[in-house]
Amino acid sequence: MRVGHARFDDRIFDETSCGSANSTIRTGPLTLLLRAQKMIRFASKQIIFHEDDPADAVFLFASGTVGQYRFLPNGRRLVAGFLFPGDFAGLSFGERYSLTAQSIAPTAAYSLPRAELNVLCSHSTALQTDLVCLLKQELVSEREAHLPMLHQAAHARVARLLLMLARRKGIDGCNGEAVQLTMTRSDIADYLGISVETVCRSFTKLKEDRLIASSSPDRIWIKNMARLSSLGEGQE
Amino acid sequence: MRVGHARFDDRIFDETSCGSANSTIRTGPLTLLLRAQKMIRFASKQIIFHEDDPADAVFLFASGTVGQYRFLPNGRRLVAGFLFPGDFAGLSFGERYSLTAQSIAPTAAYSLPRAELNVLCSHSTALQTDLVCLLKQELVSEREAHLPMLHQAAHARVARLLLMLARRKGIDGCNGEAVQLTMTRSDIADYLGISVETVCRSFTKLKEDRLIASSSPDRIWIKNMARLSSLGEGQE
DNA sequence: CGTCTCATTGAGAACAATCAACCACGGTGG
DNA sequence: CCACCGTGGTTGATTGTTCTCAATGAGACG
Repeated sequence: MRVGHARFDDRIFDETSCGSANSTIRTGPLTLLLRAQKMIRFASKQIIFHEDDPADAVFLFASGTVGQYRFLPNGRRLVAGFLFPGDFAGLSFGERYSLTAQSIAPTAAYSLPRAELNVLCSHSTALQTDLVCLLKQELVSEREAHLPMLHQAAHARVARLLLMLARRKGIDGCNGEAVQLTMTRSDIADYLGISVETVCRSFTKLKEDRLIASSSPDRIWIKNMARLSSLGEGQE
Repeated sequence: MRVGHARFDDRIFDETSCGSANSTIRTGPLTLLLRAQKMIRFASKQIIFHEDDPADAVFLFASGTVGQYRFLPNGRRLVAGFLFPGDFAGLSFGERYSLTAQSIAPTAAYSLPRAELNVLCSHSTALQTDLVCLLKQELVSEREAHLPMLHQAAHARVARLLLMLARRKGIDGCNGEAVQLTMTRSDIADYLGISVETVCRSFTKLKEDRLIASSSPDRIWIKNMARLSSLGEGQE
């Protein structure tokens, strides 16, 4: 895969402590707890946990990219979302994982057994409060990500994904930084709910319209943030 | 509107204590706490809380139907979901509501100031655990509701909504009970992310194919649960 | 009895899926 | 070394689906 750079930095991008803003370092009790655990490394395309397996661990990712997905009875794959450094996985599941998590690029993660987390939570109000915050955040970002897409055309969905990725990396489109797409067109299609071909055509269209530029399929420069935003946010 | 029947019963339909199953009475601490609060009644089409207002109360609905929505910049309305007796609202918001809640039918709700809830939570592990459970549930059901729809055709989305409503009412399609649609075609369209016309055509198609029957637009009988399920779940 | 809102249907245009071909690249094995 | 294969990306042609615009019907309500 288009990997090899395994960027491992210590900065952790996530929402602020419990509020809203982005690309800030999270330092809640749960983050600190997880970062004290031992780290596991995954090569690309490895399964981190599998749907229907007992949900016996939670994860905090330190580097790499992870996709969470499941399958429709007809065989179509639904990608629920992508996880980046600073994101948690496993917090919201019940007895069993309801999604499969797979590394898309080489990934490092802190992991904590769920049983331990439960014990710690029952003794620490701070930890439990932090957990509530994280769940709320996850719920909000889930809503922000999926709801609007249900009402948007293909081009707009692609624009929205690019904006999300850019925001995560703190890219505003003014400086020369590129958005690195660690996932394949197929991953993107299964996330956006459109076909691979339509994803391609959308990228081509965005390039033609000079909203973005790219040297290779996985490096995208945002050339016109204003128009890309208004497309992605649903202005048009 | 198609109102006037204001069915007010005391039964509360919701997921089990913290697990998964449906149409069971919830008796968690939070539910009990809310049910001890004073009840507010809303006529149809009243705003219960408004997007961007300070989120200073949580609600447990006892009767009626509520729609939660917000608007895209282009003016399209996104209906995030419908709330029924036994459902909570307001648990997942931060400082401000991120959705507007409006009664679709005459509605009764127990309400508790958020500040009070916070105090109570900080003194009761049971309450906080229950809150975590509810948030997890909300997250799971949000995912179950919206993710697959992103990948489904219009007919399947309508089928999915009918299945969801039937499940909420404990209707399995064998006995003669009808699904009562308290929301308008427009509400449904804005929830499913399709146009009103397509919603109509889907209902017509489902009737032609004898998956459902109806005497009036708001009363639907499920005639072939097997086929409706396989359509809604994404078998085809 | 007009006027609303909501629901339904039709016709045409716009959109996205599918099927099919092709290119670029990175192995791998002869 | 190079032919071969597999994967991922892109583009074209065709088909099917959905949207939009427009008209009409059915009730509710003043």
